[in-house]
This record gives sequence, C-alpha cells and structure tokens, in this order.
Amino acid sequence: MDLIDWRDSRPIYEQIVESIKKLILMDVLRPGEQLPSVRSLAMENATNPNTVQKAYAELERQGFSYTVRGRGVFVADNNVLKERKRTELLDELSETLREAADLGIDPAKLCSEALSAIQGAAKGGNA
Amino acid sequence: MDLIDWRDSRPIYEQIVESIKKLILMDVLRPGEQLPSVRSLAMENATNPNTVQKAYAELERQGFSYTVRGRGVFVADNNVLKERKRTELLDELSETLREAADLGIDPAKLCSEALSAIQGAAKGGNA
Amino acid sequence: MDLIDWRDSRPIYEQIVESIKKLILMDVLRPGEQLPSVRSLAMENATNPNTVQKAYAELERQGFSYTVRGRGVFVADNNVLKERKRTELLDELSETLREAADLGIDPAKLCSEALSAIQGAAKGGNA
Amino acid sequence: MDLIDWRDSRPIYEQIVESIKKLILMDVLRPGEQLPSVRSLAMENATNPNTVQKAYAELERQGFSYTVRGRGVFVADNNVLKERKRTELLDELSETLREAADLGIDPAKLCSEALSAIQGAAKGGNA
DNA sequence: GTGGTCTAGACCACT
DNA sequence: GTGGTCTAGACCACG
Repeated sequence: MDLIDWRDSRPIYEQIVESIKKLILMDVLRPGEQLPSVRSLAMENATNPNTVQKAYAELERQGFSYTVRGRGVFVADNNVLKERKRTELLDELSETLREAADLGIDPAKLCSEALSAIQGAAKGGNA
Repeated sequence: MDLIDWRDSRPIYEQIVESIKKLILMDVLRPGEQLPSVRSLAMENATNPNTVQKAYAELERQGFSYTVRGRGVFVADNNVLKERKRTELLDELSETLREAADLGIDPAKLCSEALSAIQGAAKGGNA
Repeated sequence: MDLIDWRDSRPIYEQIVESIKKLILMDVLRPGEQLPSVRSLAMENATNPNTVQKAYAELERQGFSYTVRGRGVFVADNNVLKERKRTELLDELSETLREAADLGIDPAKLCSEALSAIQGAAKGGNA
Repeated sequence: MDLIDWRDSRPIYEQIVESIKKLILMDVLRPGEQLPSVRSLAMENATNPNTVQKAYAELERQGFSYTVRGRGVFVADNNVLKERKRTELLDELSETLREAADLGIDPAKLCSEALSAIQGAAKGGNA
C-alpha cells in the first residue's frame, strides 16, 4: 500500500485517511477485513506510529472502521458509507456548477463537456 | 469591498486573492480600473499592509493585474482570463466525475441531479 | 513618439532614456536634430515635466545630447556612441555565454542556434 | 553557502533565489537533497527568516523545490529544469543579437568575438 | 525541530 | 501619495 505523497502539502495523517477511504469505497478493502497494524503501516510508509494512529482514529470517527482491543482495526460493513460519499460528490459538483453559473458560464454545457472528457479518457486509459 | 471571512481557515491573503479574482471575472472590477491602494485596503479590512501586498503580488503573478510604481495597481485587460477560469472549472468537474465513476456511480446521473439542485436554488436564491 | 509602457515596472525616466537612446542609435533621430521640448514631451506622454527633465539630464550625462539654453536639447553628433553600444552588447553577450558554459552548455552551439533564430525572424518579420 | 552580495542592489530574496537556482543547475545541490532550513539559512546569512521564506516560496513556484510541512524543503527531481534554463539563455542571446542587428552591427561577428572572449578568460581564469 | 502566516513598524524609489 | 522590501517578533500546524 502506497498511501503517502511526500510532496503533497496536506498533512500525512489526512493523506492516509483519504487513501484508505478510497480503498474501502472502491471495494479493494472489503467489510470485515483487517487493516494493517499501526506499527506495520508506520514502518511500511516510513512515518511515525503517532501519525498512523491519528489517521486510524479519524477513520473510525467517520465510521469507516472499528477497533477490537488486542485484535486490531477492521473495515466497517456499512453500506451507508457509499451513499454518504455520493452525497459528498454531489455537493462538490453543485458547488462547482454554481460558481460557473455565477460567471455566466452555462453549467449544462460544462457538464456535458466534462462527461465527454472522462468517457474519452476512460476508453484510452484505465477503463 | 468585504473580502475577508474571519471564520474561514484559509490564509487571509488567499481569501483576498480569490475575492478579487471573482470580482474581476464577474466584471464588477473592469479592465484598466484601479484597485484600492495596499494601505487603504488594509485599513478597510482591518488587516496588515504586508498581507494585502502579498495578495496583490499573487494576483499579478496570475495575470489578473499589473502594477505601476508610484501610481497603483490596475486590473489587467486580458480577456483570456475568463477562458482560463472556464478550463479550470472544467478540470475540477471532470476530476469529481471521474472519482464518482471509479466508485461505480453513474456520472451522468450525478450531473443531472446537480444541475437540478442549482436551478432550484437559483430560483429561490440570488437569480 | 510613444516612449512609455505603463505596465513596465522600470521607472518612467529610465524608459524614456532607453527609448531615445535606441532612436538615436538607429539613426531615427539624427545628429544635430532638436529633441522635443521637455514640456511638449511631457504632455504627449501624459507624464510630469520633472520626469522628462530627469531623462534629458541622464541622456546628456551619457553624451547622447547637449543643451543650448533658451534654444532646446539637441542630438549629439558623436559617432563614438555606436562603438560604445557595441562594446556594451558584446559584454552582455559574453556574460550570457559564460553562464551557459558554467552550466555545461556548449556556447558555440547556443550561438549558432540564436543566429538562426533571428535570421528566420528577420525574413518573416521586420527585416 | 554564501548567497548574498550586500553591495548588490537587487532584493535579498531575489539574490537567494538566483544563487540556489544556480547551485541546482550546476548539480551542486542534487535532486531530492534537503535545502537548509529557513531559520538556519537566515542565521548563516545574517538576514531575516521571512526573507528566506519568500525566497523559498519563489523557488517552489518556479518548480525548483518542493516542501514537506514539518520536514523541510527539498530539491525537485525535475530534469526539465536544465532544458528550461537553456531555452531561457537562448532567448536572452537572441534578444541581444537582434538588438545588435537593428543597429547595423553584424550579429555573427559579435558572436565570434564574444566566444573568443570567454575562451580566453576561461584559460586564464577559473577553467 | 520544521515551514506558513500574520502584525507592527520602518525605509526606499518613484510620481 | 503609491508599491516594494526588510526586520523583529509572534503564533500556528505538523512531526
């Protein structure tokens, strides 16, 4: 697992949270599966156990994982998570489109262009 | 001009940059028009001239303004700026939609939902 | 005569000096010819007579002009000027080439590329 | 590292930027290597941390370095940088030669003189 | 310890 | 008056 981009200006723990969230949402990490131990993940990414600990705490707070003392950390089996992410993306989308509208740019046209772009990329890229 | 939201966690200078960029893109500030002096804007917003100075430097770097020593700072007459902003928004949109697609969410459906959302808000809001 | 670029960050008087020097060296302004009066040049360029005065003083100091009280300012008939400018350009060239050499770039090759570039431009451009 | 010439009229931060850029381009500072901390460099050069900070920000903006919060600033591993610098020098050269041509001076002859000059200096100087 | 931001106050060049 | 630079000293987030 390569979770950290050292050139990224965002805090390390935040990058770890986001990376693992993405892995869970994409079903690479399945519900019930055990996450790497704090120590091993820290070793593997050449970072401080405290930093990984902070990331795991945040993950649990957001409902993506649960902890069993003496056993480890596991992926939550919540299927509410995807719905929540969908809402999040929808909000982000609306925000961008609203800004475009404010500037006199047709949001619908922008949308269709963006859709074409990703479909084109998907065919040639990693689809 | 009310450019700063003190509850916003982003740096002051960055908020100033974004606010003025928006004013320029929305044609509230017209090409050739003089921007407030560093000192007056600092006074008006109860901040430090250095902070405003940093914001103005960034604006100029991005091509939104030009400086005449001893005279003041002026809005650039570039009509390329809007096109650049459009591209920027388009990239943002595509990024969000691509992320949705990765998660198995239909981007087109998400788009249409977002468009409905902002049209609804526009009617009741600031349209 | 359009001598000033208001977006240029250099001082006005310096721009005027450089512009007039160029006009003299390119023989647009001929030896013995009278330069515009301080007042008229100030009017024409929407700037302050003091600024033009400062430029004229600098021009005279550099030997490009001489003043006759009550008559005006005239272009010096020195043909030493061109030789001096040649030396100046030569120094600039050497400096650039030396910097290239320090970086491990072949100066001779760079030179021949530059020569090609300007010959190409001259044919299509203002030759 | 002796980065500042106090007799130089250019801003301190600009001198720092240029000095470090040169060190990077000459491979004295290698990709991935850590730059001195803002504070230590400020101490070493008897200047203010803010000034060094401004220099480092500019370096990063130009793509010569990247920052990891809490870790330090590192030399970018871009090998595009040298090519970019070469283009920059080439442009400078062409500009000088074009100016010479405008004045009726043979650019090729000027070039060969400059090349002789630097070769002579190199033998007697720091070659 | 690191870099990032901000304030207060100063001096400079230019108009 | 304008912007540009610099210093001194402070606080913050991150590791």
